[in-house]
Amino acid sequence: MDERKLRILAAVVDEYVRTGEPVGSKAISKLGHIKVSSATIRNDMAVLEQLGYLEQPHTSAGRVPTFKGYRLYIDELMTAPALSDEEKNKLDEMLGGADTPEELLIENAAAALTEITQCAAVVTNSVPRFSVISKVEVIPTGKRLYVILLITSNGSIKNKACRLEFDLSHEQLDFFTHYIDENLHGVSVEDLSEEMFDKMVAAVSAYMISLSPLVKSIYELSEDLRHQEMTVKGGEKLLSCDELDKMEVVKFIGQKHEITDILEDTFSGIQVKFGAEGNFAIGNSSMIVSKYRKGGKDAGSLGIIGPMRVDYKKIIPYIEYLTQKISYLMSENDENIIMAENSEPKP
Amino acid sequence: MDERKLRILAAVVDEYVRTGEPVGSKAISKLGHIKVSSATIRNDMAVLEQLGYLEQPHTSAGRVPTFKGYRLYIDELMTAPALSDEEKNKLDEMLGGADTPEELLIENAAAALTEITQCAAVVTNSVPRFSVISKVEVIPTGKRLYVILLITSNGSIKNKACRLEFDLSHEQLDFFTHYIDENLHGVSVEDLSEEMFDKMVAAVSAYMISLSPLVKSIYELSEDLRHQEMTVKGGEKLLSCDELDKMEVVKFIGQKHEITDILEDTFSGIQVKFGAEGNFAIGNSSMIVSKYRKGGKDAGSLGIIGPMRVDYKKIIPYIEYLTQKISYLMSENDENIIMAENSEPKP
DNA sequence: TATTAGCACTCAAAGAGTGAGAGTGCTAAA
DNA sequence: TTTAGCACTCTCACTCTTTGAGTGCTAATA
Repeated sequence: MDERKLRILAAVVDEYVRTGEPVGSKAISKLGHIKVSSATIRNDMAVLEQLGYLEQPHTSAGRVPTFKGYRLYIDELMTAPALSDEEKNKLDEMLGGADTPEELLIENAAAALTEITQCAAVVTNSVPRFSVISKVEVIPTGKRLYVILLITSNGSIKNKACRLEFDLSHEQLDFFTHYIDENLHGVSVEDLSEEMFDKMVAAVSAYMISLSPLVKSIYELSEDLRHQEMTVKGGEKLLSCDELDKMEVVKFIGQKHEITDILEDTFSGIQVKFGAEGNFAIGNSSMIVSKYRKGGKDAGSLGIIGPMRVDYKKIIPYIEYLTQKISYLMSENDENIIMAENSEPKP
Repeated sequence: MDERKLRILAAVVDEYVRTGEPVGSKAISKLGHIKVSSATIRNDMAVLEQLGYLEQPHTSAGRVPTFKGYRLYIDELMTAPALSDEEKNKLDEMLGGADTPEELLIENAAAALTEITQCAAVVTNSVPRFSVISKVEVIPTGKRLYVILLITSNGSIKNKACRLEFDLSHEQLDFFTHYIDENLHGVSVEDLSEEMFDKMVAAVSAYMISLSPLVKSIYELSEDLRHQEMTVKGGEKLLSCDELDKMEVVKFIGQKHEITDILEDTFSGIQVKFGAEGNFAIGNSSMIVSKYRKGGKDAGSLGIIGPMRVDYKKIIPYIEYLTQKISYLMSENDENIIMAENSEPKP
């Protein structure tokens, strides 16, 4: 596999990404930066096709990269230009500063990606999993009606209403809050288990049977935090891509997505997976994701889904920058929160 | 306009809804329940076309109802069968019981409608507007970090994090919570105004300047409640309707929708509006909505958007039943909450 | 007078044939 | 090893034709 062939492959990908039309040998030679005749290019392209990097929609059409071709291009051939300061500033602005709650940070990043790339953004909600419970409050709000508030160290707040059989006295509520705090404060969300809650239900019921629905509600809230899911934002952008099957797209964005292996992968750089490889159910698409980290640990993933014919050169630097920036911001936030935990303002 | 013509119109609508193809005179006569020859039907259909109830896609095709035709059909000709007990039970189950929070009730109704009708559901979020503020809490959760919790009488809970310049002492927090409670408890969400908050900011700042961001956050939360919007759920269902323009649909479901005149209309039964009449921007579509009430007052709307060729006979009873049930459930909830407000469990 | 049968007419959709154009693969020469 | 040349293939856009459904009109009928 000589260097010229690689350059031809790169040129085919670039041209195809630019125009969306199958590219022929003549088109490549006209580009000027490969100084051999179209016939030579033709021969090389035939070889590239045999090797599985290119394919022809039909005999007399130009060539289109296969996903193997894209893969080689992305891993070896492409040189992505660095973002300009202007672009970085724009991203910083869209993302929000260090005091942005983490969930919002991710949401903003997704919004930025959909706007810039005109593709769908994918994000995982796995951050809360790596946080600890910093507060559980039970607030009476009506007859036999209580709101449970669960706050974690990463700043996410969940609430849920809970109706009891009887009203609680001040003392009962105090007992309960105290008990819960003792058992849950500082516990990592990841470590929460059903058994743990079962024990708590038992303990609490011994004191007063009608408290157990509260524990159950807290459990349900905590499940929200533990629940891992990949969410797709701006999926409608994919509908204007005519290389994607509309039905597949609609089905895909309507589904709930369990975190796939892709996003669980230990490798931490940019990852590109193709629908064609069987990773997910949109035939002609590719998913470009990268992980962000928090306090030295993987915390979640972020990226886009678009057509396979997507401007990798342009998009990858954006995703890289965003995940780096998010990692940085989250680790900063983290410090604040750790400090805060050592000095609770209210005893 | 004799009775036979009306029956023919009804038959055309029914057939067109069933098959999706323009319906010809022969097809009608074959149905059997209009006992004249196709030639007679042909003549009548020509009259119906002149009157604007039917139209021909092209000369040698059958006829299709115009929106004027649909209107007449819906208002005068259609006889919608009542729901079976089985169907009612299914809806009840999907909706949830009397202790379901109102927002969830609406969400469930929307989900039920999309599932049953395979159309997009539309709902308004206007319920919270008609509720009063029942509780505002400020909860310290970290260094200079506070969570504000806003609870309304209809059971909706909003929270927001707020970072201050300094930490608050116990007394300061008490002062603030007390002050806010005095000023906001029992105030109708509709009556909240920016001026009100401006005054509160002024008063609070006099005590301690750094409290004002808290007031501001509460204001932002209250805006969430007051903000009226029509939301579309399951919009992707419309993409599989080939009579709708995909671009229009995508645009429509991507937009934020201010509450339209349709939903503000004083009339309280089922309402059907057509995109073709200029009410909203999906050409060949119709919106079927009905209002639900709470404690005797209109509280919001609920319905579907689908192709004009939609099974009105089937869908309208569903929407009617849901809005009635929701009105009933909300009024029941309301009683509980009013009772609860007169006897706060925690002093 | 209202209804019906019959027939010519219209039009869209589907199919068949055609030419242009783009691109290829192969061969032979440089 | 590269290139020029050429025959070949296949799609796309276009046109022409056929088919069939459905109409409108007219004249006969109840």
